[in-house]
Amino acid sequence: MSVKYAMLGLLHYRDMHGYRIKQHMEQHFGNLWSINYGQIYPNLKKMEEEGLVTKKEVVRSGAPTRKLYSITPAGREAFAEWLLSDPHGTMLLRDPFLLRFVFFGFGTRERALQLVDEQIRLYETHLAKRRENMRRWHRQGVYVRQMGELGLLLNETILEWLKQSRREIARSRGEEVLRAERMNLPLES
Amino acid sequence: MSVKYAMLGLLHYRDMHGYRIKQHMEQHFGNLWSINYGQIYPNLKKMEEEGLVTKKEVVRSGAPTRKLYSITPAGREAFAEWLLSDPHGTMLLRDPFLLRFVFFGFGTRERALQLVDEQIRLYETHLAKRRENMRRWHRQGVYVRQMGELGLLLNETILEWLKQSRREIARSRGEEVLRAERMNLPLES
DNA sequence: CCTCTCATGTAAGACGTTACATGATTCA
DNA sequence: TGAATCATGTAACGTCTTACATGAGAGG
Repeated sequence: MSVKYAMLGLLHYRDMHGYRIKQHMEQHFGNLWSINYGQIYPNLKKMEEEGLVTKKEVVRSGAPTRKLYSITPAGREAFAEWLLSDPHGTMLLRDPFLLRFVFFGFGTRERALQLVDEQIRLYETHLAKRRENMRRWHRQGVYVRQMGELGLLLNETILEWLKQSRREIARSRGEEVLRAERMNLPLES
Repeated sequence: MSVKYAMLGLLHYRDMHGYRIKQHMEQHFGNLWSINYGQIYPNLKKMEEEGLVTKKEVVRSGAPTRKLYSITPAGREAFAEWLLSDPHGTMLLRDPFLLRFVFFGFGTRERALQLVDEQIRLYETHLAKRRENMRRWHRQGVYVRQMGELGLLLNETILEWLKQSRREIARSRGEEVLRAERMNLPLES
């Protein structure tokens, strides 16, 4: 359960409430991580029960009440142990566009171009945001900055790849259509 | 449930059994996807019940019996619908090393270097394999080849980033240790 | 002899997403 | 007036991983 340790890590910097934790994970770690409340709130509750964090309610007038969590010595210990442990398992990538992409030969070229164009626009937007964020990351220490750098590099790589793919697809004269007769062909063992 | 559609996609090329499906996904799609039997076998069973595939047992002497699955017209239809549908949601990346990396400031520099070196070795191995596979992918049509190209590009990008990070970490004179006093510091809102 | 590859599967549990419910404030 | 942001949470559902069970052949 890595979400738990990521939260304990963030609480080393400062006390936080659930909503803020989400923001930090999504904005500070190269814009590479996502998380949702369905994980955050139940996990905070559980960690409180386990004595890894403590809760303090902060009532504010004219604003929603916050539940500020602080890390305990037991929490620091659990985090330290995790941090030193061997990260096993490799990088996992999942992307609904990419999974379709590999099968685009079974659809039309027009649709393929359409979807690739959408992705290009998407990654251009992301890139602009990441470049803006880079300034912020620069002030956050070596590791946070490096993570930001990675997010940027990956974004640039994917964008270039998308553009290259687009050119190739446009060039190819594929009459590929979703018809049974054209299938059951290559793919080596 | 994207696994289901990925399997239907593969069955367009040829009839396959569960074990082979796993191999194909992991080897043909840029070495970017992973899947395990806990997903494959139950899904094949379910898809058979839904009439998307049919099963044929192939008994072989001196070798385990295979259960060959073929896609049905209903399966092709379901796949076609999915392929044309909008891929919603963005790329998701998860990596146990990367998640620790961002918190390396709370550990020792030595351990950080050690783990980075391990990753460098890992990605160098992957890179060699991907370069070998590239020849095979070249014969598999535009999209499979492009996916292989992406896997390669991402691998190269990460490897370069790891090496750059290593240099920076080695250069930095961090006396960061897991002690409470050194924490609760930066990280902007 | 031992490990790897081939081959199929199940069960339990961990993990993650989606949809819902609630309600105030700020900004256009 | 309507949308966005702030803020907390739950329940149901899906998905994925891990561990287990079984067994044969190939190659070192």
